[in-house]
Formats: sequence, C-alpha cells, structure tokens
Amino acid sequence: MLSNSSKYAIKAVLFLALNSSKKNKVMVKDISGPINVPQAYIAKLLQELAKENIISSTRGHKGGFYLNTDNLNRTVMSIIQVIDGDKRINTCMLSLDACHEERPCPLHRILYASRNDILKHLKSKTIKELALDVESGNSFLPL
Amino acid sequence: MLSNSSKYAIKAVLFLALNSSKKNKVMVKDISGPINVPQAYIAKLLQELAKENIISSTRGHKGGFYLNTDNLNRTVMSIIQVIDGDKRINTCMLSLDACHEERPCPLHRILYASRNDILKHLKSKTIKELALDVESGNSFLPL
DNA sequence: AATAAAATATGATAAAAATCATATTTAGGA
DNA sequence: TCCTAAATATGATTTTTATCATATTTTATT
Repeated sequence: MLSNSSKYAIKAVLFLALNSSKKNKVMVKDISGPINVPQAYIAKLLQELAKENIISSTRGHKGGFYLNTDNLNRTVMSIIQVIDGDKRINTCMLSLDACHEERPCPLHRILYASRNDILKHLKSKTIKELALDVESGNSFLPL
Repeated sequence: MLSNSSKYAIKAVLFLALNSSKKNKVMVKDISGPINVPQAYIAKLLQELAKENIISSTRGHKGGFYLNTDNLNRTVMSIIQVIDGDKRINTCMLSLDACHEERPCPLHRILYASRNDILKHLKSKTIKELALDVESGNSFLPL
C-alpha cells in the first residue's frame, strides 16, 4: 500500500513536528537515528519533501529542517503523494484498469468501503493532529 | 498491500473457478492471455499454489489446472498467504515492530478499524463466492 | 573575505521483486 | 513401449526499489 520510502517520510515529518521549530532546526544526522532510517536515505527523502514545500529547510551553517505552520497543516496523504505519486495508492486492489464503481471487479465491493475509509483518513489527518496525539499520550513512539 | 504476484495469483484462481473443472482442465497457456499475465510468470505461481493445495493439477498429456470442491472453498487470504507469506499483509502501516493495540503508533488508531475490515473480508470470502458474484452479474471481468 | 557546516543535486551500488528460459518428470494415447 | 504434451523444478535475467556516496551550493560565523 505504502512504499518503504513513504513510511520513512511520514516518520521523519512526524519527528520534525515533535522536535523542531523555525528557531530549532534539526539536521539530517540528528533525524536518522531516532526514526531508525539510514542517514543518506532519509536525506534524499527530506530533500524531495522540502522541494514540494511539505517541510521547510535552510542550508548552510546553522541550517536544518523544520516545519512551519503551513507544513504542520499538511495531511499525511500529501506526503504519500510526493513520495509515491498518485498511482500506487489509488489503484484497485487487483490493479485492474477497467475496475470502477459501475463495473467493479470481484474484489471491489467487498473492499471498497474500508479502503475508502483509509484513504479518507489519510487525506484528512494533518501532521499537527498526529503530533498532538503523541503529545497527549494517545499514541506512542518510538518511530 | 498485495504484491503483484498475489494479485496475479488471485486472478488466475478466479479464472479457474469460472472456467475449469476436474473434467475440464485448463493449461497455463490458456490462462495467461485472459488474465493478462505473462505465461512463464503465472506458470510459476500456479505451481506454488498447486503445491500448497490451493488449486489442483495433473501433469502430462491432457493435464492442466482446475479447482476441486476443497479448492473452491478456500479464502482469498489463503492465496495471499501462500504467495506473500504472513508478514507483508500483517505489518503495521508504518512497519513499526513496536506498534500494537496497547501502545499504538500515531497512525494505528485512525487506520486500524478499516484495515481490519479488509483483512476480515479477505479471510472470509471464498473463491466460490467471488465466482458466483461474477456469474450473477454483480461483479465484472476482464481480469 | 575565508572558512566551516549545512542542505542540495546527482549518480552509483545493492537488494528485492518481477519476468523469462529451459531441462526434467509425468501421464495419456498411438 | 514410445512419443508427445503437459506440469514441475530450477535458475538466469531484467527491472524496480532501496540504499549509499560524493561533489556542489548556500549560509552564518570569524
């Protein structure tokens, strides 16, 4: 459903939500450990996310990554879209091009509702909300 | 969520449910076209399924693949388990080992219910039922 | 201005998944 | 009993995904 890269990216953004601010930027080398993703790998992903304004960054001395208010209000799905693109997550369970609501494949009806729920949640849940859940003890790390 | 191989395998088994019987075996070369999967590839998958008794086969002259009553009562999940194993489909959305009901990761709660529904359906739906849906015009091919 | 420390851009390598190829075994029919 | 047609077993190749490496650009500090 999600690529490894997307999962890593979500973890990284969540880490930034919990541990960074404009005044307190975080460097790749301090992200990779806590989220358990190789440094060079997460660096590349963070760069893609920054280019698409999902996260913020400044380079050079005292630089690093952080989330601004805009970034905090992004949805989980926006991360997935940048890293995996649309295709992967939107395809039918059997990857059938001809499958659609009016002429559904054999698995469509039995899975559609729940699948749609998942997508709906990913599209509505913001990074800020996820971070709040952690801060209020409703969900847990480590990532 | 599902590997390409699992999707192919489900399509092949469904095709057999609709087009084969003990009296009317089907050869790989007559399966690959209709389900749109390369012949050598689907052959390998069918062999794995046969070895695990998800489908039936006889070799030699007049041989081929088919489904017996037992096979027809298998669930979709049983196919997935043979092809993908348990790990892939049962892992948490972020692939976090430490994520579980009592100490859920940030995505766990928002996705768990719908994800569980999907698994529940895959575990309960039989091949026969899927085939019946097609035959009664509730769902559609081509695969 | 020079230096150092950071992200960025680019591409190389490794591992896994998907795909293809072929020799072997088995069963039926002549 | 031989021949042919089928699955089976095995492994090679290709493609995709994941991972690693490094030269370049930018920014703050001295």
